[in-house]
Amino acid sequence: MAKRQSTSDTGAKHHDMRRGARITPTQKRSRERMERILSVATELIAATGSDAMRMSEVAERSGISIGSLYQYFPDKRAIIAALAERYHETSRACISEDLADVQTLGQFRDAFSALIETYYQLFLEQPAMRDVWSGTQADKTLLDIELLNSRENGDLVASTLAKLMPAADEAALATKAFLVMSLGEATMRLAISVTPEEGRLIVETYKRMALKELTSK
Amino acid sequence: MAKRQSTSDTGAKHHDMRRGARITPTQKRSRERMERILSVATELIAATGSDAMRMSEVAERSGISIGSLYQYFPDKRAIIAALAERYHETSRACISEDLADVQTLGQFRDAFSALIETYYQLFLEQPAMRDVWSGTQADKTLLDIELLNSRENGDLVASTLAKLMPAADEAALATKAFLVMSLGEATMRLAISVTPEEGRLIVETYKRMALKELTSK
DNA sequence: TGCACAATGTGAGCTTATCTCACATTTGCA
DNA sequence: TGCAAATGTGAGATAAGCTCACATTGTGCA
Repeated sequence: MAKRQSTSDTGAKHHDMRRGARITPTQKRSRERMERILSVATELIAATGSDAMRMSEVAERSGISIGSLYQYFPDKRAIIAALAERYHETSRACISEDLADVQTLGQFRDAFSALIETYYQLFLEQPAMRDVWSGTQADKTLLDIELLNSRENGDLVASTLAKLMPAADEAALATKAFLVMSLGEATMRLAISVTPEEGRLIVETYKRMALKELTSK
Repeated sequence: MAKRQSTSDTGAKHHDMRRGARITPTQKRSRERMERILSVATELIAATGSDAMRMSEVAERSGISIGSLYQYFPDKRAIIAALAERYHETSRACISEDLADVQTLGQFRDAFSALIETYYQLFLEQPAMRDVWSGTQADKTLLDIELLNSRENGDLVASTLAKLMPAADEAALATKAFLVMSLGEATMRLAISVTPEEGRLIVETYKRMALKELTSK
């Protein structure tokens, strides 16, 4: 994960080479290969962690050469980043969907609860989420992206709540929601690291705590 | 960080060689060298992250050879682990001290608030804490230690609270405290990653939220 | 003091990972 | 069909963690 740091700052531009020629069938095959790479990477990361994922094994299991792999992703971090991005899109979609039709505070409580539940299931079903995340923690750039994601998630919640609580201070609400959503992720990681029974309790405790804070004053 | 995983499972036994001969002066020098190594490692990790910390540079800056370095620590993870352990001891001491003379719920609130404040200052002053922590996240063993630490911290809080709230369910209290202390660390990491102003707000929000949950029912 | 032996220190070099690049192959189009 | 352009290939360059055979230093005893 550490090698070639000195030269990889120029790597971003290569990333644009990942799509094929301007012709459709090529583009399609290119997309399929990328999917395959990400899917293989997910498997390997889930099995052994992102550190132990070997680029050579990703290439081999994807049925391509190392050289090809590096045309799809400029470096190892880019694969981690792509997976993190994908997980973030999933989580954002969950949040948007669950909050879509909220009209009252009571509905918000139910929606938030459902949202956390969905998220918890997602973590339980996709153990790689945790390992991808831990892969992002060692890298300043990826860390910033994670931070931005939490902020986006917080904003979704805050903007929904702002309509329901016109009297509330919007800035304070934004901070609250940012913190609550950040801690939501931390809670999920904690919950899947302990026994299912304790995990359940932790998630319930978090829900209560978060809702109390979000809907107070 | 990833290399030699296949052979490093036998590394633990070497760790016992870190103390010098059975003679005092030798032991002392050995201890001093170890301190120097950890101090140098802290510097390097604070500057560039644990991934970018090079064992060769740790050795060089500590004024010893690579071979010697590997007699004090069996592998790179062991240095991270030692630093993590040290930070944990510090945090546990803070918690114990601040909770020592608590007799009423009101005092608990003040003590908890002070404790979080101390902890926040610690994070602000020691940026390496964050990077050491991120270094632990990629390794299952170190992760388990982190989990245990949070549990210990939670137990300290829970046992203090149990005396003040005899009616409370102790098991539920333990879970609450475990979660709250885990999220406390997550909050600190978040707080030091944003502007000081927002960090301040986040810490205050966390304190309110945590106290509300801990002292409820 | 001088000697045997244990403890500790050393760094060249082994292993294995990421990533590159010169070349081969395939594809898209006239 | 032929020829660019795009894509694929894998041997090898580079570099990091770690080892091990040997050198140096320190300790206890005659």
